[in-house]
Amino acid sequence: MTTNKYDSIYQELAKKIDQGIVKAEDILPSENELSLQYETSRETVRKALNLLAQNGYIQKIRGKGSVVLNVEKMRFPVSGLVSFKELSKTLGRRTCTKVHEFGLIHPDPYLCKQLKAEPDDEIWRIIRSREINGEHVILDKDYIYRKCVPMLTQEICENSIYEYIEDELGMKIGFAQKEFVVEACTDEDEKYLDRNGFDHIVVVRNFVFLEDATLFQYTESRHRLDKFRFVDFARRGR
Amino acid sequence: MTTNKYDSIYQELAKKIDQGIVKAEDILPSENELSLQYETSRETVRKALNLLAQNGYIQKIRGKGSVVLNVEKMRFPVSGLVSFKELSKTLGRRTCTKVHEFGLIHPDPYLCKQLKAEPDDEIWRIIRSREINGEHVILDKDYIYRKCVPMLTQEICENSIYEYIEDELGMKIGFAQKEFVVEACTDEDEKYLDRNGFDHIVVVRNFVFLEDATLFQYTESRHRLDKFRFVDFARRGR
DNA sequence: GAGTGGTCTAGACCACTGG
DNA sequence: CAGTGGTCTAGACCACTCG
Repeated sequence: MTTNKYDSIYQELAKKIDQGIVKAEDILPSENELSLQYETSRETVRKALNLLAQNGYIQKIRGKGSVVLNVEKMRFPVSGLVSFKELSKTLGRRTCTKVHEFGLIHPDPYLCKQLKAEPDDEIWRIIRSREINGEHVILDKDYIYRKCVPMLTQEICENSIYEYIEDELGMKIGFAQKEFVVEACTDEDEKYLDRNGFDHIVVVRNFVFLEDATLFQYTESRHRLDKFRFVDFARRGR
Repeated sequence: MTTNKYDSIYQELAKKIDQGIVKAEDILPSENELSLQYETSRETVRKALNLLAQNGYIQKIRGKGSVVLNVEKMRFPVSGLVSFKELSKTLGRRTCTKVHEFGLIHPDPYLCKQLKAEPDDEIWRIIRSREINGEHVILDKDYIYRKCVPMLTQEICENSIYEYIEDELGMKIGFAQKEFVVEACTDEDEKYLDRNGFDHIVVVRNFVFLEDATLFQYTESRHRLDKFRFVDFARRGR
């Protein structure tokens, strides 16, 4: 699959846990045993196990072993860098994306600050609403550096921008910083969303960086109160 | 400080970045150089650098080096397993905790489900409100297994339960799972909080596990909409 | 080409849990 | 006590960036 030995071990074990071949409370084979099974060194096995631990699959307990966690909910893939398309797959609901505005702009002062951009930079601006079970409950406002993504079409935006960037352009997302707050609804929310009487909205501000640490996108994702849910898995000192 | 070599290297470098001795965009000494400086192996240095990367201090770029991230905001220590006491330290505002209810109970059906407890288990129940700048804006409802924490006093709850558990009892928190949603205010919110007209509230449900993977606490933290903020730093594939 | 980080190895010693 | 995971070492080869 992948070219990494530790990553393929991780994938394989994760799959076994996902499929219930190994169950919660079970104890994985010891690191020594696994290094024999996979014909690799113990350190390589440990990298795979650490990945499993970081992703909430197991808890390593000294002197005992690696316990599989009972995690139907635990590994809800909403945390971290998940795109709407991946998300809707997990939700398994009828979802649909509508592109309302699409084009190139020069950033206003607010956007200059958010994107650390210059006033004459070219920025893609995309306004989309997300429909879940027939209701428009999420408004996404995306701003992307043109110097990072030279071309973009309305069709790509209707599908998945991330898929295009990662699969087509071969760029790699490095990390992201999200901020969650609740704010009063704006006229824009009013215009594009089914407000359903709510006068506040959950705002997720997302700064996305590439592997070489350049900021390439700022997104404001506005969720209707009753449709917002976020799950986070955290380890001490991660 | 700590007994770990890689952890003390991590602490030292993190401190240098926090204090601005190394600035954003700077490149750290290479892994080979650091292993000479600290008289250790390269793998040990790499563990320290990976910790820095996971915590948003640096981005490692192959062929170039470890770039220090510009992260006044990036490392906002709200993500993950942070207690209110640690939080208020960072916020630097006038904060105060008031204990409204405190005692031992047997769990009702809802709590049995959340804590995976039996009806005759003994559970500590603590209801506290958090005051920030003179307003009660957070309501914390804590439920803790007595079999994990045999003794607890009102004084401890006024200070910090985590501090007591970790420092006094020497127990170690392993991991936690949080869920964020927005719900309608309850009578309890009404009773203990300064609602300020808001009829909805941000609810953070938190399941805390010890190092040996036992669930020992369930907390419901209810934040007034306008005072809620959450920051998350995420890396691809964590 | 020299230097960087990414992967991998085959050892070693330690601290901890269990019977 | 034997077995577990946690730390650490001193090498090796690779893919990548930059001048």
